[in-house]
Amino acid sequence: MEFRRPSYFALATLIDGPLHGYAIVQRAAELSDGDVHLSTGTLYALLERAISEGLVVAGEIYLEGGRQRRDYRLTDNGRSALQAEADRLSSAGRTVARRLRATARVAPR
Amino acid sequence: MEFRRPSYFALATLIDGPLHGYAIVQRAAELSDGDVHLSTGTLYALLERAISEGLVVAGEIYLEGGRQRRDYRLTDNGRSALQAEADRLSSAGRTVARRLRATARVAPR
DNA sequence: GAACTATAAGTCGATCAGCGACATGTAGTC
DNA sequence: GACTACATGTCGCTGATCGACTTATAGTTC
Repeated sequence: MEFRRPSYFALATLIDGPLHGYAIVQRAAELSDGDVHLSTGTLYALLERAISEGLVVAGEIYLEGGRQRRDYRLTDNGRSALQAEADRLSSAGRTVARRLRATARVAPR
Repeated sequence: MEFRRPSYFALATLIDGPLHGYAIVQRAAELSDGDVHLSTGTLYALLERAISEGLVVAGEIYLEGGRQRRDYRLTDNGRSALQAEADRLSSAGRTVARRLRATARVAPR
């Protein structure tokens, strides 16, 4: 399982519990420190994919304050996939940062 | 500047000094711990892009042991872009890993 | 010497995630 | 009545990646 940044943060918003689509968009922006601005086009396509891969399950549509909502929940598989991806990202970041540091003094340009 | 994994590792191979295309492919696999297998289609398209964005410069074609080669070198801008991306990756990995740890005991599924 | 593997360059068409624009509707504020 | 925020979703375009292909040399194995 491999994620692009928007999908990664979208799924990550579900770690603390189920959320509905609109909330995912807002929370993803927070989590990513303003880096990721999910378009709805991205969101719903991504959720479809995640559902078909068993990473996420969709709840029933319900009404909250006169508005339609549908919650999405992370599965155990989803959690593991996120864990694995978080490890890959950390490792990728660390590896390159280390190389950059190592060559900083030796070859400034 | 934002990178997908293959582009990120391809550029990262140039941190230690210029390399030619074939070497980039091999080194990227190493650096990414076998995660990234650059296809040549990806490689040369990515290099074109990086050159046009001033992240990389291409050297002249030369002969080495009867084989044509062309080296690619990372620019200062390329280095900074990599640095920034490495930071983003580390941060993205850290953020999610922390959330996963925090909820591990509280909500196991 | 024919076949095969490794080294080296590159092109091209298909796929697929993400993006922006659009459509639809409610609740609340100016 | 207009505008903003909340909430759902669809659709067509773009652009990075991928796999297959082409071309060519050097070295090894049968």
